[in-house]
Amino acid sequence: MSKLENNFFEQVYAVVKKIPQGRVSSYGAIAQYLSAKNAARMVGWAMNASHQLLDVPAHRVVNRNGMLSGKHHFPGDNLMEELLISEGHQIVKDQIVNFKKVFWDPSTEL
DNA sequence: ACACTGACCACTG
DNA sequence: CCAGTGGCCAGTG
Repeated sequence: MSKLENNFFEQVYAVVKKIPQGRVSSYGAIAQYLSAKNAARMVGWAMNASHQLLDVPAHRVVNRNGMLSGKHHFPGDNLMEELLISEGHQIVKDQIVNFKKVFWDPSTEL
């Protein structure tokens, strides 16, 4: 991976870093904000790669249902859930409670 | 150089 | 309403 700033990955990281604490966003929302609607998968892939970078709060990014689809990719059993809970969220069945209320859409809020 | 995959989403039938 | 399918980009075998 290069250091190109126009890189899709870099764009994703930039947005994810801007997610306010206590809020969460979705892969699709980020992809849409980056004018790459159908590239939500890539956002997930970017997360996978960024997962090594401590700067990127990947736990604040979930799928469009507010489900912790990526929890299996975090170290430990339910680190992702723990992190979210520690930020004030409620998790039930790997899903964020009141997801719509804590949802943060870069297209709208940024 | 080719084919397949992936932490997804939206559109059909 | 549920199930199936295509589509996007980049990385890996």
